[in-house]
Amino acid sequence: MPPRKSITLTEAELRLMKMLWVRGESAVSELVAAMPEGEALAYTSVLTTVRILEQKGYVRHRQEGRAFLYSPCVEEQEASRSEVRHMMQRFFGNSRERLLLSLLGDDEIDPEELQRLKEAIASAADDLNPTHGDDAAVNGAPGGLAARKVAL
Amino acid sequence: MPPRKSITLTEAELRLMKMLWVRGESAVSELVAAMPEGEALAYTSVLTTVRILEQKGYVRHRQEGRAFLYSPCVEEQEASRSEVRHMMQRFFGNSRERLLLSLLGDDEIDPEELQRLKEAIASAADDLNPTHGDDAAVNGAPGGLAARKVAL
DNA sequence: AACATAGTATAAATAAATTAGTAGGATTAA
DNA sequence: TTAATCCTACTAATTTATTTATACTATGTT
Repeated sequence: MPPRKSITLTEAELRLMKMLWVRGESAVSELVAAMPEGEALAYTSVLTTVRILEQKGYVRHRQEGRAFLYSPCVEEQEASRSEVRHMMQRFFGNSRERLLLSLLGDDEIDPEELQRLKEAIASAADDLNPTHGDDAAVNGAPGGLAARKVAL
Repeated sequence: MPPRKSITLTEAELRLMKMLWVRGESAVSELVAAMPEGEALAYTSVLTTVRILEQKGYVRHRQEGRAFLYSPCVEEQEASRSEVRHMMQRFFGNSRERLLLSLLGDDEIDPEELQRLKEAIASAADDLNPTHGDDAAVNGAPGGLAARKVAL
């Protein structure tokens, strides 16, 4: 059985999403023009990828004159969280705690940063209001994203 | 330019690595036999993947009689951390703090778990001894893994 | 109206990822 | 010694991911 279609963002897809998150609604030609120096892409390359993103539910488009304007319909924060959940499943038995401890236990972390993280956690934990939905709390796979799209 | 060879663990690769982390040194036939019910694989399929893993530096082999015995040469913890670093680069501008806040800010988290996480962080932060190497602190890409291989 | 221009749609080419079939070599069994 | 068995090596088929060329369509210009 060959590889399944990726549910998360691939490299080319993420590159485009980052541009859309920064620029907001954009025509394909604008995305092409906004490509960073040295990694220019053909118009049709961008078009193909942005259409895949639309199939995946990450962007939508509306017509303005004869051009399509694409805009993200999944926020960067939500896409990032989907990605975190995905890797939490793959590598940490779906345990936030294990992921978190791995993050803090990294050898390459220096003491000052660790201190900053502790402070950030302390203040963040207070701000977070525990209003959470009761549906589909465990998955985090494609369903997690789809369910969220409705909520947006 | 077509997709670049993946530096992180693909699905089939991770599946095998998990078995090797649990079982330790194993012959290909043993891995085939140990495959979970319903996702059996042909001998050659496992062989191909484990050879890719060897190319990537995740496993090594020695000869025992006429069979090759494969054993992991990257620990699960280290592979997981490489993966975390990779996604930290892709989605969080290489900032541990941003990843951590995203993790704690997830809507689907419930108050009790948040409390558990805070406690885990508090105790973990004390235990972590700040003895960190001074080399290659920023990368986390393929180099991060390669550099670690030497240290193991 | 003829022509250039700008945009989308379709098709295709390349490489990676996954799975497996077949061939060949060595060891064991009859 | 011949046959069966077990293992690796090579080859291949399929799908996804990435990129682009070509064709087609509509708008605007001369």
